Amino acid sequence: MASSGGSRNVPHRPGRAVTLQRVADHAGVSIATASRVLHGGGGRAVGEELRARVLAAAAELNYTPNAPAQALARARTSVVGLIVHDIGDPYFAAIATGVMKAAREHDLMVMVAATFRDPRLELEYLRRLHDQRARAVLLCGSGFADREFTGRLAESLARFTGDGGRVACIGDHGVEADTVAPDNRGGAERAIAHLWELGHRRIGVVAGPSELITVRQRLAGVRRALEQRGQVPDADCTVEADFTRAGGGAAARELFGRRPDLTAVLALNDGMAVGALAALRDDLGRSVPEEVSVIGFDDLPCALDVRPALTTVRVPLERTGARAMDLILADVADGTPPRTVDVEVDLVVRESTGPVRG
Amino acid sequence: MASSGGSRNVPHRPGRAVTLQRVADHAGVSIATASRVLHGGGGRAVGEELRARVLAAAAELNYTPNAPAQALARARTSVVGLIVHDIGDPYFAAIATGVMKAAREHDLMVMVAATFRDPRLELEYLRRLHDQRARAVLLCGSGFADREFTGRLAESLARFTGDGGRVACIGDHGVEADTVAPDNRGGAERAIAHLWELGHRRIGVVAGPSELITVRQRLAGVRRALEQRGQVPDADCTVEADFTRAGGGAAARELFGRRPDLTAVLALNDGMAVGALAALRDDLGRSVPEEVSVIGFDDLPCALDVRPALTTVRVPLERTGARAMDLILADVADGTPPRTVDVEVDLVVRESTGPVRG
DNA sequence: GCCAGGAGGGTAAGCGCTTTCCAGAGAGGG
DNA sequence: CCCTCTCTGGAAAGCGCTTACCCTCCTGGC
Repeated sequence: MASSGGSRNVPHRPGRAVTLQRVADHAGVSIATASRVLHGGGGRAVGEELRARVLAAAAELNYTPNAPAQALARARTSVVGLIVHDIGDPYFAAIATGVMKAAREHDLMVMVAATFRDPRLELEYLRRLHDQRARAVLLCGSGFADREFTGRLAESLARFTGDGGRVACIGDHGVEADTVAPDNRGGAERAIAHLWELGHRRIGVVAGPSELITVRQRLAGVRRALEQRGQVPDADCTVEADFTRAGGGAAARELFGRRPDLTAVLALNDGMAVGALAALRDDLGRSVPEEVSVIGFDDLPCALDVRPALTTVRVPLERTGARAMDLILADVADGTPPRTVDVEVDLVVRESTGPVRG
Repeated sequence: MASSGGSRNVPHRPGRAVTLQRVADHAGVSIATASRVLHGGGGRAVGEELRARVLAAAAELNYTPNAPAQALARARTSVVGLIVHDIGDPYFAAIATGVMKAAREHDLMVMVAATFRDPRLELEYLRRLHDQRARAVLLCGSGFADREFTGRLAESLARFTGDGGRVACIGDHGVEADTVAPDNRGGAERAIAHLWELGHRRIGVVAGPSELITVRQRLAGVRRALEQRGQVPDADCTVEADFTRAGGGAAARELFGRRPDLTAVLALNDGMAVGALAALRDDLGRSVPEEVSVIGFDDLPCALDVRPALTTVRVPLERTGARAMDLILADVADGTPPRTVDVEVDLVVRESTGPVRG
């Protein structure tokens, strides 16, 4: 099928590589001229005649520019790094989609690194992205509320920006950098308000690990909403587990073991909500929303398809990713303080919440 | 928070960059020696004394190797490209996860490109990955059954491999290259067999665009299974639509408009199956599995959480991605024919299929 | 005591490209 | 008619690193 020659593992014939030099020779011009026409060199015009010859030569020889060489010469690349916890998680996948669309519009390539929630890996990938001289890196997913880690992160980031790299965070990372931040607190408040209006007073919270800044913020929203309504937060009503479907199931079981009288549960992300839903149905035998209301956070695509369809706080993930790219691309006067873009969230009421039974 | 200096957009102070040369000077050794200790240079030993000095100097100066420069000098990079249709699609996200895990084990970085199902973009990203001198590229997602496109793809691939790049396909791309291929035909056959055993004889198929090779293969499995059972395939019973949730819904409505007597439907991927499920419930008013059985393909995570839980053909996506990386990493004698790794699929019976009503 | 051989270190030639600087040629201006 | 610009093109100096290749010691064997 492969029409042009070459078995599939030719070890790079040295003499044959098509370089700019060869294109220039073929076109009978200097390498400088070839560079200028093929890579829009430094605002310098090239005559029609030569331009055409270079283009023809490049096409004929199938010239492929050597990006690493360009990167070296120009001291800048066209790749941006995206560090996520887990690209298989729909939350990050959605953000990544937004990032990639934006990247495409600006002719950038995206290097994706998945840390699987290991802070050490986060640091390591940041370093490697620095090695690659990525033009920018997007720190995605939640930061960790760990003083030492955050300090080291800040240091690495400073070194990176000191070398000309740009940085943007998606969600608060406890670091001085441009940030696009979904309104986690407000969203949690809205969720609680919704449950409260439905008459719920005994509300449990299925939370992720509290070292995640995102979790802390959402928890803070819960607390504030409850306090505003005159309720003192009860530690019993919150249980932490992995920020995943499995974690949600485990947390829900634990929660109802402690407090069987709960009438509603807020899960701090949709993955956990789905896990809670399954646990409620399969292990706890409570019907949703008749006996227990469940509300999630993020509005992942599957929130629509679980039964009952999940009431949740929508975070416009794809847009969030795109915004982060905007931050990175906008050039900024030296010394400007970090910018913050707030991302509004919305309550989406579906079937998993209902009036308290009574 | 950032302890070391530098506002966040310093435009790269030329004189200050920490290069290997500076490390060497600082350590009082030659640049060659520095290179050898820091980058394991060509099997050459370096004395304890100097080695320690270099290491110390590098640490002290916070040396960051310049990957593009290394790439240029070594004529090889440590990045692999992954071309997918849509990273937001759980199917590709799962494969990507497998790829990233494998990449991590081999210290490779992954550049992800999303084509959003545009063949032209596929070609363009392949070219850009070639520019980047990616060590390898993984072609993921289905190929297109389009002669011209496939020809151009083959050409680009040949050029890439001719330049020393490696290629692996996930799923058949109609191209001579190492491939890891899920057993699409067999999976579809198994799905039909399952429905048949449950007594279904009027089976509809909700298919994706037939220019996708994956779709063709699954369709071929359906046809064969039906023929083996003495049924002549009825064109009315198959409808094509987008390979997505929305497509699944549309196709299901169309299908039951044509043939209200169907007792089962096979959707050619889980996204479509979920859409079909929703359409059946919300628009068509048929209960699953009592009135209609539904079966999907791929076993995406959400198959577990839709109600009724989706019976489906499991494709071990993450493993598939990892296998593809294996292919790329294994070195191969020159001129060996392309290798093919078959990936077994499994039928997972859940709640969305049941005996035909009688 | 001489020489082969190995080990450890340095020198320098690139890798493929960008970009500064210079040269020559026309074009206007005085 | 000379001089200054402006416009195109080329020569060449890097960008930061790797890696032959060379040189110097140091060991040993005979």
